[in-house]
Amino acid sequence: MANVSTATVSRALSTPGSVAEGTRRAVIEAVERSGYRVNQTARNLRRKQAGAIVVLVPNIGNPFFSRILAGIEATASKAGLNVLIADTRQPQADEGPLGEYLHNNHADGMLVLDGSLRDDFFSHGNHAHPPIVYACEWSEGTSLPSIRFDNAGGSALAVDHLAGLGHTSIGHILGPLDNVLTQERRRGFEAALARHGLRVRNDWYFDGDFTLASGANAALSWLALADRPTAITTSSDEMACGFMSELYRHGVHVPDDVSVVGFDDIDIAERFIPALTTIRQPRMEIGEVAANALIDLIRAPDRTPVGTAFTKVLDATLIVRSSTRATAEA
Amino acid sequence: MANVSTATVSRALSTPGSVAEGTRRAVIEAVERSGYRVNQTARNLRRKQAGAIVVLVPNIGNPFFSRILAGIEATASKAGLNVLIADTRQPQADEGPLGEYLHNNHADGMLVLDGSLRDDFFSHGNHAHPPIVYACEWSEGTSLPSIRFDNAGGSALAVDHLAGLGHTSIGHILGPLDNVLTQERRRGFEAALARHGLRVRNDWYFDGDFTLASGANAALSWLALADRPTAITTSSDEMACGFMSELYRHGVHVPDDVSVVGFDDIDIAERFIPALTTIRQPRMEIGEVAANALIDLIRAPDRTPVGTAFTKVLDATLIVRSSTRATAEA
DNA sequence: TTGTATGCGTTATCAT
DNA sequence: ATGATAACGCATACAA
Repeated sequence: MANVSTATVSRALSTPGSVAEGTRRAVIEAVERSGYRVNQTARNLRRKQAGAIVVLVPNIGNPFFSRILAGIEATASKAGLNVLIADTRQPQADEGPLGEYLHNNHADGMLVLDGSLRDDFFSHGNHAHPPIVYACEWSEGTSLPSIRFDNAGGSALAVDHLAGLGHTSIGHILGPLDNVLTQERRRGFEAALARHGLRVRNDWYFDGDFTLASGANAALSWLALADRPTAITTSSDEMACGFMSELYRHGVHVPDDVSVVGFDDIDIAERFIPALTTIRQPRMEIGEVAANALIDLIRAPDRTPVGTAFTKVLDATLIVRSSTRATAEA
Repeated sequence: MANVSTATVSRALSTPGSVAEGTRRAVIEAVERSGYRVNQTARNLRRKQAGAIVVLVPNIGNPFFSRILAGIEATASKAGLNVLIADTRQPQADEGPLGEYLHNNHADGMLVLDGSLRDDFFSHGNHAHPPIVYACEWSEGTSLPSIRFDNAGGSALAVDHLAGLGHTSIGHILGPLDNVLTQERRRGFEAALARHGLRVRNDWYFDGDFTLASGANAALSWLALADRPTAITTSSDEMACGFMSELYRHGVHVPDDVSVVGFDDIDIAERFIPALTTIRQPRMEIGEVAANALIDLIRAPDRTPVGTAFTKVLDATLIVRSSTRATAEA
C-alpha cells in the first residue's frame, strides 16, 4: 500500500507526468510488491475503446496472407494494439456478418484482406462504424481507404521480361475470376501484350484458383494444346510451381521447353527447381503500411472525412531467376 | 423502445429463457430497429472475462505455424472466443513478458506454440494465472498441459522407410539445437538407427534452422564429404527442399544420387521436384485439439488441478513420394 | 416474470 | 498535486 487514492494510482500509471515524483515512485513500488495489474477491460470500458484491431483474412493458413499478417502484428503491437484475426472463409457466417466485430466494440478498427467482401458488407443500417482499411485487394470502386500492390504493373513487368527474351506467344494462368487480383493482373497482362504488338489468344488463358493443384491442371491443358505458347505468366507462384511440377512429370523441361513467370515471390520460389522468375511484392511491408494507415485513422478520425478515397499503391518488382530463358530466335 | 428496464433487455439477450416470450420478442424487435449492440467490453468487465484467447507464435509468417493457427481460429470462433495473436520473435520484449496478456485480463487463456519459452516465463511472482496449453512444442518437464506430435516416432518412420529401401548410411539435417522438435526428432532418428543395427556418424549430422537456406547449406556440406550417406532425413520439409535445390544446382540428382525425407508435409512437398517423401503432421488438427483443450480448461478450471500433466500425442505418418528410392544393392 | 439497485475496475471531473 | 466521486454499459441479487 502506498497510502494513496485509486485516482492517484491511476494517474501514476497512465499519466506519470501529472503526479509528484515521490508519490510516483511509491506507487510503482507498491504495484511491484503487490503484483497489481491494470484491468484492461475496465480501462477500455472507461476509455470507450477496445485496444484491438481485427483483421479479416480469407485463409490464415495461406502464407501469402500470413506474411501480411506478420507485418500487421508487428506494427500494431508497437502501437499497443492487440490483433484479432477472423477467417472469412469459416462456415460460421450464420453467426452474422463479421462487421459485428466493430459494432460490438470488440475492435477499434478493421483491416480487410479479403477483396471478395463488398464494402457494404459492414454497414448495419446506417450506423457509423470504426475505421476500415482495405489491404492488398478490394472491390472496385470502394470508397474505403485502401492499400494495394500495383498488380497490373507487376503483370506488365512479366510480359516485358518475356518479350525482351524474344517470346511472342505468351499464355497466362488466371486466379479465381471474381478476385480483384486476378482481374488486375490480367488487365496488366493484356495491356503489356498490346504494347508489344502481341495478340491475346483465348486458348492461352488457363483457369486457376491460386493453388498448386490448379497450376498442375493448367499444365495438363497446356500439354493438350496443338499450338502451345512458349512462355506462361501466372497469377501466383503456387500455380507456377504446380505448373512446372506437372510438366516435369510429363518430361517437359522448364525453361528449355517453356518459360514460366510466377507472381508473389513466396519463399520457395527462390529454391524451386528451377528457381522461379517472379514478381515480388513486399508482403510484410504492405501489412505495416496498412496497419499504420488504420492506426492513423483510429487516432485522428476527423482528419480523414468519410468518402475520401485514400489509396496507396506499392510497387511490384521483377525477380529474374532460372525459369525463363530466351527463345531460339532471340 | 420496448418499454422495459435495462435488466430485462440484458436478460432477453443473454438469458432468453428467463424472460416471457412476448417481452423477448418485443425486446428483440426494438433492438433490431434501434441498431443496438451489446458492448462486449462492459459485458466482459461484468463477467470478469476477456472473451479471447491469445496465441503465442514464434513466427506468424511461417506456414507451419499459420496452419496450426487456422485450426485454432476455427475452433475458438466456434466457441465464441476471439483469437489474439502475439509474435514472440518481436523485438518488443522490452515491453515486458508476454505473460502480461494473461494478467491484464486481456485473454482468458493462452496457447503457446513456441517451445523455446520456459514455462516459468509466465509466472509473475506467485500469482495464479489463467490456463495455458502448450501445443506442438514445449520445454522438457513442463507441468503445463501440452499437445504435441509424436516427433520421435515420425523420425523413426523415416529411418524405417530408408532402411527398408536398403540404405545403411543415413544422415540427418538438424533444426535449431535448442528446439525441442529438433531434439525429439534426433532422438527418434538415433533410436531407429540403432534398431536397424546402423551406426550414427557425427559428420553425417548437418546443422540447420528449419529454413530453406540452411537446407541448402547442408547440401554444400554433404557435397564436401568424402564418404557420403546415401540417404538424408531432415527435421523440416523446407530444409529438405533447400537441400535438393542446392544439389540440383550442382548437378546431383535426387533420388538417384541420394534419397531425401522431409518432415511436416507442407503444401509444396507434394509438388516439389521431385515430390518429397515426408512425415506428415496434421497441423490444422493439432490447432483444433489444443484449442479445445484450452477451452475446456477455461470453462471448467477445477477439473484439471494445477500440476496435473495433461498430455496428448498425435501420430505422424509417412508419406512416400519420389525423393527416395532403393539402393542398387537392395 | 420483471424492475430496482449495486458493483465490476478504471479514468475524468471537480474540489481541495 | 492529490482525494472524493461519478460514470462507462452490463449482469445479477433481491424485491416486488
